[in-house]
Amino acid sequence: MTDLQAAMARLEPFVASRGLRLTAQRRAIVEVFFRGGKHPSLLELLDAASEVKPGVGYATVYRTMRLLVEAGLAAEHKFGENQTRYEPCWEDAHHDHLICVRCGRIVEFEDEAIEAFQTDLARRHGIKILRHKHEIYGECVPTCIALDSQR
Amino acid sequence: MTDLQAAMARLEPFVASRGLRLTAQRRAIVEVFFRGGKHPSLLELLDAASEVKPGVGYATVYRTMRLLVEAGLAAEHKFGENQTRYEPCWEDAHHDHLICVRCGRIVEFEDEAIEAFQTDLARRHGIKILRHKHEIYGECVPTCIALDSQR
DNA sequence: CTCGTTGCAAACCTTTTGCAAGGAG
DNA sequence: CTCCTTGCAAAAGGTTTGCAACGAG
Repeated sequence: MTDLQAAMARLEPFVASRGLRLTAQRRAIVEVFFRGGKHPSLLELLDAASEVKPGVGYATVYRTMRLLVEAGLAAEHKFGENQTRYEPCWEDAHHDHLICVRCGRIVEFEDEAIEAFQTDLARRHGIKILRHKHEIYGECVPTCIALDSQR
Repeated sequence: MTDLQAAMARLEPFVASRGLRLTAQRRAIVEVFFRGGKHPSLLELLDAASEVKPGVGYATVYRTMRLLVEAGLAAEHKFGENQTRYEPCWEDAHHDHLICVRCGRIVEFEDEAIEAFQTDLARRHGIKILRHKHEIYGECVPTCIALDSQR
C-alpha cells in the first residue's frame, strides 16, 4: 500500500464523519502532497496540484492543508523562512530536523535519549508536554550537496 | 554591573565602529529590553519604551532590535504565535525553551548531552551547525501557575 | 435539491521600507 | 555642517476570509 493510499484510507472516514466532501481538488492536493513527500510550501503544493488539476486555487490548497492538519495527516513547520511548510504525518511517528540554510536540504532524525530528557525535564517543572520542535540549522560542508532537492 | 550596563558596554564600541549613533530612542529601547528581561514582542517593547521616551515609533523599535541582533545582544524567537519575540543574548551562552501554551510561562534549559548528540549528528551528515532551536510546548498541570508573568 | 466547496478578490497582520524632517557628533 | 536616525505612512508578503457560483452526494 502506498503512502497515498494509506492517507486516503484515513482521510475518507474523517471527511465522512464530518459531513465533508472529497472533491477533485482535494484529491489532487492530497495526491501531490503524499506523492511528493518532502516539506512543500503552499505555493509549491499549488504548483504541483495545478498540473494534476489545472485551475485549482491557492485558497483551496490552504484550506485543504488545514483539513489535513486537523485530520492528523499533515504537520506544519516554520523553518525560519517567512512561510509555512507541510510534512506528511503518520500518527505517533515524530522526528526532528537538521536543515542546511544554504541549500535547504533537510535531514530527519529522532533520538530516544533526547525524548527521555524532555519528558523528565517537563515533569520536574510541572508541565505536560503537548509537542516539541527541535531544529538544527547549519551549512553543508564543504559545499551544498543537493541544491533544493530534499525539501 | 547590571545587565543593562554590560549590554551598553558592548553596544557602544559596536555602534562606534560602524559610525552609528546612540540616540535617546535607542537608549530607551535598550534599557527596557535589558531591564525587563523575559521575551518581549515588538509591541511590548514599544509600550515599555514609550514610558521612558514618549513618542518613540514602532519602526524605531523594530530597527533598534535588528541592530541589537546584529550586535549579538539579542536573539529572535518565533514561539508559534504570529509575532517575533526577543531575548537578551550573552555571547556563547545558549539555552532552549519549555513553553506553556496556555499561560505563556517560559522555562529555560540547557543540556550538554543533547548538544553533544547534535554535534555528532551534524558531523555524520556533513553539516556544520550554525544554530539550533529546541522548544518544548506543553501545559502547566494541574493549572497554569503564573499567568503571563514570565515571558 | 441541499449544502459543502471553489476561485477570486479583498481583508488581515506583522514585518519592512521610503522619505522628509530632526538631531547627534 | 554632515549624514545617521526618526516617525509616519505606505508597501510587502504571507495567511485568512467573504461571497456568489459550482457541484458532490
